[in-house]
Amino acid sequence: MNTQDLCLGVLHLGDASGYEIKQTFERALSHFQSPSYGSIYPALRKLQSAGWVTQRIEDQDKRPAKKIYSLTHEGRSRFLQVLSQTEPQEICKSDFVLLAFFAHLLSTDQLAAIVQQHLNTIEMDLEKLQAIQGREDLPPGMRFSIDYGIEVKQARLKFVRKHLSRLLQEHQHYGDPA
Amino acid sequence: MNTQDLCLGVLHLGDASGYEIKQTFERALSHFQSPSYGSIYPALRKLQSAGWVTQRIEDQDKRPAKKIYSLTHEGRSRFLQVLSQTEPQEICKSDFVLLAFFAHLLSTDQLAAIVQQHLNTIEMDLEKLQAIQGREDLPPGMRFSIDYGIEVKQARLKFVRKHLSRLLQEHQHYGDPA
DNA sequence: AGCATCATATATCGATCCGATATAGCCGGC
DNA sequence: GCCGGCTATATCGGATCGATATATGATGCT
Repeated sequence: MNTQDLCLGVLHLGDASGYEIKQTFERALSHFQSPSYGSIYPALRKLQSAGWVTQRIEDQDKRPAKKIYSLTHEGRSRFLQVLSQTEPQEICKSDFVLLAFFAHLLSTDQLAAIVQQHLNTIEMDLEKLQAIQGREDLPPGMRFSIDYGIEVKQARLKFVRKHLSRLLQEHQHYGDPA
Repeated sequence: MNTQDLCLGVLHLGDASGYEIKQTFERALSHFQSPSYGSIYPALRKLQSAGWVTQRIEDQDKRPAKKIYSLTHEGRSRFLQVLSQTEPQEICKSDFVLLAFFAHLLSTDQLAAIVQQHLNTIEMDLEKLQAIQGREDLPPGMRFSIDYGIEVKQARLKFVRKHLSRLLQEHQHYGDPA
């Protein structure tokens, strides 16, 4: 799904500024979607000229003014329509797996450092997800999507931890990097 | 990692044409990287003008001629250098999780169809990975990267299957879509 | 006190990448 | 006999990322 429609989705949860939309992605949705400012701000402008959102400006004390966007009726039905036509596709880009794939070109120390860094990253992501897992009032689908993210990340952790020592051992004996 | 350097990586495994590079990604590496022709062909041209690859043309009977690329010494060391500076980052974009997140806006039938389609997709990806898992002669890192992909996909399958009926049940009782 | 860094909030811009499209001949199936 | 799929090239528009810019306040470190 493109950034425009993703923004419609977040606005479906409540009015928000571009900055707050980004925050929502970072905090709760980053394990499956995370568009940048460079696509969010132009998207909001296009949504406005398409009539799917309206803008109001909210001045703040000692802060830059917010431009808060709200869904229109058309925007709401547009999102429902897009959602019902969206295919459940998943795309992963992992430089970690890439590094593992070419590990024979690295030293064992480098490989060990990479794996360790990866473990740390997953652990941090996991904590972020577990922090929002506690909420009681979520629809079953939202709960499922968070639990899904946690489960998959835990599977990664478990697999890496289980095979780490064997990987490093075999790597050492396979031959030093050219 | 960008497409240029990814191509260097594949060429590190052996000479190949642009088409064959794409095939390699589709067959063995699609679970973590899968650049398109639209970035591969321009990348190969840039690699050539940078002196990191050389091109030779191989005519074929009743087929378009191949442009086969080979790594130069500079290309080889360039890849080693890039590899040792690459961070083990992972980025996922999942429209499946997105659909789950907004499932309260869909009917239970729609949700059931989406989950089923997702299961089918994972099963097919899994078969593709398991087909190359059998090879005996792979370096430990390559084996690890394939096993990692399989394990994570199996974790997805397991989780979805386990929670499917409960999700649909709760979804039904949560309220019909607006 | 002074300085750096982070958070809030906007926005743009170049580089990159995807997805669709075009071309073209062969092969296999219905 | 034709339609779709495979081999093989390539381009182009649009979408997206990542870095950068601007401005101010709060926080924290030395």
